[in-house]
Amino acid sequence: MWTDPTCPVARAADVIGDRWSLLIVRDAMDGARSFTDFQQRTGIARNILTDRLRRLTGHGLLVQVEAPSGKRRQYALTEAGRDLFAVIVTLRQWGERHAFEAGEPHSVLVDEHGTVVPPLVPTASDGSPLTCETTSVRKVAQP
Amino acid sequence: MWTDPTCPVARAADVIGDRWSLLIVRDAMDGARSFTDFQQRTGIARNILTDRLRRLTGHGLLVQVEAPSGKRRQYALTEAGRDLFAVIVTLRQWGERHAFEAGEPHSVLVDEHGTVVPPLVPTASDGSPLTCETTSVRKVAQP
DNA sequence: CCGATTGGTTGCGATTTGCAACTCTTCGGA
DNA sequence: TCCGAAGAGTTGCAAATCGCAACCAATCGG
Repeated sequence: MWTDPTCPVARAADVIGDRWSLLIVRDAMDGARSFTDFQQRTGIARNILTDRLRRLTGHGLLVQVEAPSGKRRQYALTEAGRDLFAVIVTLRQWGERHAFEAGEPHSVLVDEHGTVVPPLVPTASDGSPLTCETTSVRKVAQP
Repeated sequence: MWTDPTCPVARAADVIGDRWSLLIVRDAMDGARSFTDFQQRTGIARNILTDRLRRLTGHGLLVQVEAPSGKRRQYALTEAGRDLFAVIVTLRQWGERHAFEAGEPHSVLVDEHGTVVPPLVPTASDGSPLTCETTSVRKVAQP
């Protein structure tokens, strides 16, 4: 399927590398639970939303749960889905820096005290910052 | 264009939220420079690659540079493109954790000493780990 | 000067997406 | 209990996108 089937980036892109999946996960993290929640927040076409919710469920990022009482079943993030938090955060921070004109308003991510979340930067074990120049991909042995 | 035009995640997804753009950036970080470099590493169709390279260039993630001597012009990451490093890293780490079967081999990211890059986790200003439950999106005022 | 390589472009068929209309179930109230 | 309104999809197209293969114009190497 992939040119390099051992690359985790390619695998991840296969799961969430389309126009909508990442935004669905974003909205789930932001509290969306029902079909119409997702539809209204993203503006996605309904048949595509059906497909994406099934796909994300199939990949183990979402589960359908019976609501506690009287309510309809809803979608919830799994552990794997919640683990995408770091991806959403870095993507958001990149967007804040590079996808808006100067002075153009945008939303920001804050912690429970209302403090803005600081930029997430890759570091080595000793805490020194890493860039794409100071890192490399170590390939596994191919039998 | 977007349901919420102030969301940086949506803006970022507009730029790199398709099947190929992120993989092109990944390969650029891994040393790809020429059209055929990208084509061979990703396996993308050539007309789509043309389109994606132009789009990424238009969004300011890539530039075409004159090669130092005698060689043809090549593509290079801009500052904004290199700044996607954190996104690629978190996506890679998520893929390592959730997109492979147990025992299935995959490549890993190492620093210049060959040490594996530790997981990148969102933290508050005081260094405490953050999750999607302990953060929220602060919207800007809409006129 | 010739053939191979690079960096595309063009045409066309196959997928995928979006929109609108329709269905089926469930919920809330009179 | 019955009615109307949502909620959660499904179905049927029309339009946009993608992938493949063929073609083309510059280099480049010998």
